[in-house]
Amino acid sequence: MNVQERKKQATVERILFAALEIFADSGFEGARIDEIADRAAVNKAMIYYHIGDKNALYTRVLHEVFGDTAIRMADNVNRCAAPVEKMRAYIRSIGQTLEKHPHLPRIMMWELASGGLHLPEIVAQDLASIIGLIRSIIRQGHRQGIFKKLDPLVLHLMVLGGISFYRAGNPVRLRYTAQMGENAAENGNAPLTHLLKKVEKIILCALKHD
Amino acid sequence: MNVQERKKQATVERILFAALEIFADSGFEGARIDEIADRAAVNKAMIYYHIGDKNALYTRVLHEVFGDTAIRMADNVNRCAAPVEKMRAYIRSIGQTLEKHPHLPRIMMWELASGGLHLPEIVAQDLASIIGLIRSIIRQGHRQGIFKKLDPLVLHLMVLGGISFYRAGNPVRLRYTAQMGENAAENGNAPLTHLLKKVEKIILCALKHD
Amino acid sequence: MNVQERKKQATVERILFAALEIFADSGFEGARIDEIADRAAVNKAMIYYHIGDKNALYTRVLHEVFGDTAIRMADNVNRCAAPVEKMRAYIRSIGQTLEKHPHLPRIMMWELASGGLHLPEIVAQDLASIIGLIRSIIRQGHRQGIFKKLDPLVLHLMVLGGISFYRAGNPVRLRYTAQMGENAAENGNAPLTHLLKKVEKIILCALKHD
Amino acid sequence: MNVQERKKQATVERILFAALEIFADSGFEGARIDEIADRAAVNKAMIYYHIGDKNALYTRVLHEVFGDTAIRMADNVNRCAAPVEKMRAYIRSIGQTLEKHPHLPRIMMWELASGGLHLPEIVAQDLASIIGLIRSIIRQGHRQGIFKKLDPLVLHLMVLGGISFYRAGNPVRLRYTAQMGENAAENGNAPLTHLLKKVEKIILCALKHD
DNA sequence: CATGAATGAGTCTTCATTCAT
DNA sequence: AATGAATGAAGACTCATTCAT
Repeated sequence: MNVQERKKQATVERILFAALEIFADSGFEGARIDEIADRAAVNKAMIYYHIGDKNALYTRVLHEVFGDTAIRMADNVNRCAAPVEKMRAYIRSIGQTLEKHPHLPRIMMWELASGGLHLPEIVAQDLASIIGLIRSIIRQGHRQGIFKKLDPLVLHLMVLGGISFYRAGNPVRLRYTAQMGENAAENGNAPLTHLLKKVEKIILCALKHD
Repeated sequence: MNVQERKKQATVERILFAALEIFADSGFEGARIDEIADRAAVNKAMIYYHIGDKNALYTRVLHEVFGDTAIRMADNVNRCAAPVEKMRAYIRSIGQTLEKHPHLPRIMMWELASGGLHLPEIVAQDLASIIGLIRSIIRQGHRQGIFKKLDPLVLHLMVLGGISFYRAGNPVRLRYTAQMGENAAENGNAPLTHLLKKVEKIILCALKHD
Repeated sequence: MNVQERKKQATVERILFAALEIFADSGFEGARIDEIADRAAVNKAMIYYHIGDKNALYTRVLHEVFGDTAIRMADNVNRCAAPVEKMRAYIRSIGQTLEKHPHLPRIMMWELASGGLHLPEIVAQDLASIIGLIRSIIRQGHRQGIFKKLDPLVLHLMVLGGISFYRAGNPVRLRYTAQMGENAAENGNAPLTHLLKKVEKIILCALKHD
Repeated sequence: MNVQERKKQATVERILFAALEIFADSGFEGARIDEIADRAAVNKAMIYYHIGDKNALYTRVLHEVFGDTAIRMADNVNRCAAPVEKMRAYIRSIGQTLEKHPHLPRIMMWELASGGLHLPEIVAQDLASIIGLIRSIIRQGHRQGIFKKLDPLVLHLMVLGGISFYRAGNPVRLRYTAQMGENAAENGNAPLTHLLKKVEKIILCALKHD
């Protein structure tokens, strides 16, 4: 019995991972159920049996990624007390998330590009909770007289959008190294931590009172 | 003959505009040739006759949108002398571009999401020249002791990514107003200039020496 | 063992009854093995284990339903002496059968519609014996100078077909009450006995000499 | 232009005829779009292009048959004055219809068997108008003191059901000639007119006052 | 006996693309 | 240049049937 259970779980996990990759690569419309099944080494019908149709699969995949992210970010942020530390924790959490879910930026871009056409409500809640987090950080810092009062949504989207564009743009930059100037390629290959430090610096410079 | 020529040009323009709208809304895979033809009030076969297949159409649309952006930005920036002013001009140029090409952010996001699969070389050059622009602004400001030395690519992508995420995310935020908190909707409806001022403030705070 | 035997029999009966209902509702092609298993509260594989594939199940169901009909009709008819009484007994037997097997008319219609594709030979014999019965009634009545000489097959099929169409058509009439005229619905709800009396009257009027 | 028009019409007609045959043979669920396309010697997609999905095709086919029937029956009946003649015209109209649309009885049986699951409203109206016809005949005959007052719906369904069962049952009877007795086969092969005369006789005997 | 997972061959439907006129 | 018909290759989803436990 436990054997069956484990086998089932393995199957489901293989499906979800394959789906994640392919949704990230091709978006919802571009993804092919057949390809997902192939990559998961699973009969196509098993996807329908275990999970449901393409929409259900998409929902499940997104929630798996964004739900986990929202929880971990809240954890990391709340472990700190001072607003500056919280802000750092927030940005590093994004880094940690990208480390664990390297497909996340592109998934998010597909979704945003489509205007959230396929965005399931649970995932919208996940995203909302993340924005709530940064809003509370800024508010706290402001009350303590440490932070200027900047729009948290804009700040958040600059961080997230910047990082996403940076990472998602990597293949493009690599392909067009020549046109982009040496720096571009050099930066593109730099490890994630460098990028995050730069972003952190920019954000904290912008936030802190002189 | 001239009448025919003009008629043909009008047809092509209608096709391109319809395609732009639909590619922006639905992406490459999601777009339907039939729908484009319908919206352009043109027979489907005419698209193939005048322009070519779906890929050719998409590439053409991309080039049409990104083409004149680089030139206008360089113009606007070079009209100013001081680095701070140049930086402001740069950000406002982005705003101006979005005003003129409201479909640009989503087109860009589809493209980035797909890894720049359809990005034509000319467009890549356009984008590269924009980065060169901001790099030179920062360098100048740094030499004058006004700016810190921040990575121009990161800065650029935070601006562009932030604005794109903000605008592209509008429909999503509107749909999920409840979960996102009142502020989200309120901001979402704000005109572009408000957003740009916020971004400008953040960027200049980050750049300027204390 | 005896417990097991009884359990098995109960399982088979549940399967057969569920199958009967669903085949009657949906026909052979429309029926879903999954649904039958669900309704029988039985694992799908059990159907294959106990009975066989979809065809076997269908044939078995058909035989189950049509099997005892012929015997009972002969019994009822032979209990009467006079041809008119026999005829009445015959029509009432049909009513009795429908009372006991309310799914019979639709099963028969599916079968006839498909050209008797799945009709097992035993069932064909059952049906043939019924026709033999009515033939002998008419012959007897004719010899006694009571009945006209009408084609027994036609008469039989008018009775059976009429009743089947009437009953099978009930849901349709109910749905389209408006178009059918008030009478349709009113009649549609009438109990079986009313219908049988009407048929009986029509048939005897047609048969009896003036 | 007229060539194209004619070609299109031919295509549509081939599709509709093939569909009629296959729906009659196999019912809605059993019919295969592929087979219909094959038999119509038409690309599958043309069915969707010209007509629509399976439901639309079914609706179109049924309406083509039943609509035509309803109109012709009304015509034939109204051409007569006396109720008895009208009744005869009505029954012969059924014959005429079966001659022209030999697939009708089985189509109707599939539909009735399914409880009108796929019955489109237009077709329901067609059927209702036929029942209205016979109702008015009987009412007229009754007012003139010629007919007994019998339930028109029952009468109609006995006629239609009888004929349908008779014809639909033909293949079954042919297959099981031995069990059915010689008469069955003999009758089964008899031309339609014989059957209709028998039905007519039965119905008029039942209706007319002594 | 019983169960849930697995399979493969369909089945409907769509869509980019081409052809004939 | 323009149109409407035609095509073929997928695409998502289903379902009868079997397997492993």
